[in-house]
Amino acid sequence: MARRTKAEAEQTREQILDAAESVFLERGVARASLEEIAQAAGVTRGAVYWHFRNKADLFDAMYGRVHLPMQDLFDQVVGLEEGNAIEALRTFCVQSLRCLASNARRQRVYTILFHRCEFVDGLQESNERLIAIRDRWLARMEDLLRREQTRGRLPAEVCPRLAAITIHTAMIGIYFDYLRSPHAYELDAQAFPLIDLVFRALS
Amino acid sequence: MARRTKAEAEQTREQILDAAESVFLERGVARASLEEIAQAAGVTRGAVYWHFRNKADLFDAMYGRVHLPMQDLFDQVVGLEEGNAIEALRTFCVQSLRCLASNARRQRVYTILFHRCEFVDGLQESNERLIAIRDRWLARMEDLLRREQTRGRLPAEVCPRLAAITIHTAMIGIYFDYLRSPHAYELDAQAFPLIDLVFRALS
DNA sequence: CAGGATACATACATTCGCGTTTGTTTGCTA
DNA sequence: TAGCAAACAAACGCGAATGTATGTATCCTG
Repeated sequence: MARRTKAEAEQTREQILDAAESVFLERGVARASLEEIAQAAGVTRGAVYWHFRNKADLFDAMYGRVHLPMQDLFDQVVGLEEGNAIEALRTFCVQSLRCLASNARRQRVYTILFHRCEFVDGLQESNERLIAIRDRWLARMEDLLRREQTRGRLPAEVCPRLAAITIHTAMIGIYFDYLRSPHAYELDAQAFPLIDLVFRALS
Repeated sequence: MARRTKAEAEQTREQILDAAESVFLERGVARASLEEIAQAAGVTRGAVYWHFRNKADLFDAMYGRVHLPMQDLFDQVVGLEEGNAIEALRTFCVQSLRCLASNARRQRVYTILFHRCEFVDGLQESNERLIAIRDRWLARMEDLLRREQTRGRLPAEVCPRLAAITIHTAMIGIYFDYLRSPHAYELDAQAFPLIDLVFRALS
């Protein structure tokens, strides 16, 4: 059995990505073998190497499946001109946490990113891409905050760049801590009060 | 050459730990081989297996070298009764970041903890210990904040537990983000304004 | 000062995983 | 409706890492 139709091939590709998520999660990226992933997907390593060059390529594709939509949403929120942008940013942060709490795939993928992978050797480039994304986030948030400051929506004594770093690191910290022990949180309920407390610093 | 004196043996143990730090840092814990570590320490794997049961045991010893002193300091700061405890906590946070910025060993070890290890299989127990430490931190900080709230040093509308989580995750986030790209920070200089901004939420 | 225990070095066996190559079937296209 | 190429499966060869077992020289204690 080989040479499936294009649609079937795309389906096995998705199956492999699903399997990679689950195997990376329980075994860690480094200790996960492509053989395990193939078995979990119901195929052989041949199929994996057909769809992906190696483990790093598979990793990138897996993380891209959830990160690209999120980044689009962020760009959309930050880009809008009218209205209270800080409020929009705050809402985005709350929604981001709520989405994390309710979306199992996002939980798995970000748990892998924060707690199940070592960014060395093969994943070095992935890491540099993540850093580049972070820099764009920071720059856009800083612009937003500086703009709002001129409109009197951010206290004059607050440095826009430091505020952007604070919000960014606060989100990172919550993601990290929540994904390390999700049972310690009720994130869906605590998302709003948590972000509310963080944003108290900006008022 | 074998059977060194007790002091010499202790010295090779430290050499192995130093080597583990450096190899874990550049290769990641999972991909680091005990052979590499042994070579970096100028010994053979025999010496490593003599002093440590396996890689996980070595990892625990390495991380204990820097984490235990820090935990003592935290207990000391939180334990004191007289004076403004919130101010003491804020100072502790600033000092913690400054220490991270200036102490190369702390940088290496925490970079490994945050970005170079996967907490699965052998390191599962280490992870559970880290979670237990986190829970103690949180509980003690919550007690401190609740106590200070009765003294009017924390606004009544701020939930002590949420405030504790916020401070904790803020510190985690800064550690994480700084250690991912230290060149993007000037942490020694920014430590105070960063923490100052975070604590604005509590005033 | 003799003997066991210490502090390693060396050697061995085994397992695992990766990348590549080759084989095979079948969808697709000209 | 040939025939090429897609979509895998199966097999190969290789290195690398682990845990253990054994060897050995020296410290240290009674």
